[in-house]
Amino acid sequence: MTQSDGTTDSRPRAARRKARRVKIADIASATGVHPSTVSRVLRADPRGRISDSVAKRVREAAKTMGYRRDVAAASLRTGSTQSIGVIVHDIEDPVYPPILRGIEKRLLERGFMTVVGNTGYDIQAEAEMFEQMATRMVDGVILGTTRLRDRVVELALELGVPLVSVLRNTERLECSAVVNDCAAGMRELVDVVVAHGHRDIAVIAAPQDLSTARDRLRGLQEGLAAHGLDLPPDRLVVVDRMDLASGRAAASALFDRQRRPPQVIMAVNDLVAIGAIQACRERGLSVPGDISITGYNDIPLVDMIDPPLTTMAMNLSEIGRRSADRLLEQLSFPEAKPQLTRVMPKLQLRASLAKVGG
Amino acid sequence: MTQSDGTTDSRPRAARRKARRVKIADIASATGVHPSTVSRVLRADPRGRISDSVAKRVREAAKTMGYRRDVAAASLRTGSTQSIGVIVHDIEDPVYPPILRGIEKRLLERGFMTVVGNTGYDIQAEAEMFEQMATRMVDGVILGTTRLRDRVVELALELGVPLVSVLRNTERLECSAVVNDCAAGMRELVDVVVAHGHRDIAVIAAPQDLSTARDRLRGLQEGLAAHGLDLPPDRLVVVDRMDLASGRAAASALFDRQRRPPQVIMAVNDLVAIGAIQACRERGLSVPGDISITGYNDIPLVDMIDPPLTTMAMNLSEIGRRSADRLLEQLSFPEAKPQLTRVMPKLQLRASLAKVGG
DNA sequence: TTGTAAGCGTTATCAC
DNA sequence: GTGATAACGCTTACAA
Repeated sequence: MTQSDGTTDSRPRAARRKARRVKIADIASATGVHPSTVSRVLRADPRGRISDSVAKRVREAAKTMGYRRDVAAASLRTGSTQSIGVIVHDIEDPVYPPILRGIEKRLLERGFMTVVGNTGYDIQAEAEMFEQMATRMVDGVILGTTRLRDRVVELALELGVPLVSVLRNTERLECSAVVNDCAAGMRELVDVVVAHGHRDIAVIAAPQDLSTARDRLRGLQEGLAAHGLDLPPDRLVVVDRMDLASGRAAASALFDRQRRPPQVIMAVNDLVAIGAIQACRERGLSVPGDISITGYNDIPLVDMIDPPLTTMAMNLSEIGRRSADRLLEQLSFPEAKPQLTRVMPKLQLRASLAKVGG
Repeated sequence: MTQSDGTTDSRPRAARRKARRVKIADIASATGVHPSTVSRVLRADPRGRISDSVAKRVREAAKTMGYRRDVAAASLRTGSTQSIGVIVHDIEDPVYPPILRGIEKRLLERGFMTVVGNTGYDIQAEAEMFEQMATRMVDGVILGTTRLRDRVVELALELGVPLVSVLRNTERLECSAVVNDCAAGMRELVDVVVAHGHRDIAVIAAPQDLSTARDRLRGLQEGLAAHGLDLPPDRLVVVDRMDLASGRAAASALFDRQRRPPQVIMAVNDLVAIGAIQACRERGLSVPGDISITGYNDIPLVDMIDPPLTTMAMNLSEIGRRSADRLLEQLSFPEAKPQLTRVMPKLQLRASLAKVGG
């Protein structure tokens, strides 16, 4: 293909659009030094010491000519893209945005970009997304969809791609993980519930293939045991999805059992708890007059609903930040052992939990 | 640097880690065809017709050998990264996640990845982030931080980087934009408020350098005018930030004026409206008994607060989807004229708006 | 302190 | 229908 300036360019249209970008060679000829010297100046390479005068001349030329490094070319040569991928189930799930923000902020400080991928809860999409990202597109991956046994984690180990799990961890901790301390959080919540005089406690739990769901149920049972209480089978419902509709259905199911309603329903998370509140309304049960409800997460506005929800607040941005730190460490020291980091949640005591007979 | 296999590799550690990845040349030697043929098969290039037998052989080898295209190398050659950037103020702002999801879903269907950047409301960070992304890292940008006069939009035009504005637009529509029809939404909301018998209407507006804020105020005034009403200066407060605290402060300011409270406060968005509800509580005013409140956005859980908030629901995922479509169009037809797409919001009538004297 | 040169892996074009 | 080749822009070991 011959251009108006007589050069040939075999690349497609899209490429030519930006083809007139200034590159290292342009700066080199403008300043009369070799391209390699320009490269050394521009990346502040400590190995090749450069005279101050040349460095200054090159930097000025780069600035006035509007030089921007071509990351594709640099990546091809260095094998690093200076970006990392984050895989989440659904960016609309309110737990993720604060985590992403923590990750992104930290990575940006270190000169990394963040690439986000949604899987839409599609287990197949997770592996595909990971493969996409691992294809020299990112230097490492933070996984927010981790299951107790996880295909993506296996893939990462096979391919040697640095990976950190955030929010959840695998059964055998094949990779580093940064999580909320769900078990401790639930034990604390049980302590508070019991301190409010409740003894007949019902639980809405979630599928046990996620570490969060498992740890919360475990913490709950440990908490109950510590007070000499147990969780009878007819006081436990397991939902498939942790959303409002599931919470409502689960609470309804509890009420349908041949027994009077429990004193309190402890839900696996806030959305499920809110669903349970709705179910109570439908049955003419007052919250917290007739029945108390607790959640987990402290998502936005749960302090504004009626009644304000008692819940555990995870420090999500901190969790995000630390997962980014872990990944950066792993880029520097690929052989380091996997580590589990637990971040403590914080109790938010609100009106949805009342004293018995209060 | 000499490896155990006698080859030399001048690249840094990080690069070597993945160095044993299978590449096109490996498949070529395994199948006994030329690399260019492998490339043609693997990209299903319609120009080079390939015999079925070779195609099949190559595809099988690629699969069993676990070939993954190196996107950095492909990008360098083609000038396209098959990814696009999205710039937002703050991923934690609840308007963005549904938009991002709409964008990401659509782009993934077309084989593009999505790169997200937060600016944290830092106007300088917007330009930096854009430059980062424009550096051959993405094929185009969707801008969610657009001001009526916007530096990033100017930059994109200068550099010839495809760009679409989402949620807001520039004064002179220098680039295509996909927005909510804020003016129409507000006119509809005014109609409903007036139909509920309200005449003394107060407004909490936002700075007029964003098209959303401006269009909402404009629509509001048009709506009032259509009913022969006007907006006296002492019934208007402008907040700096559209958050809860600002809404509370603004409503308090309204109440502090030497006049009895208005019948209704129409807020620029839901968070501001919720802040106004809090301010009413603090003054002992019942919502909606003494005063009605309306919002805009229909963010998650505003139907669960006390009282449930009357608001306009934007179709955010649709807005995201369409902005992605616009950008893809622009990649194909860079010379197309900028277009403005307006998406209609939908009224959510809830208890925070009551009939006068009801 | 700076120049030389050899690629990184892929793909568009041309030749056969 | 397939092979050969050069180039995309940058980086870095080595030579000078």
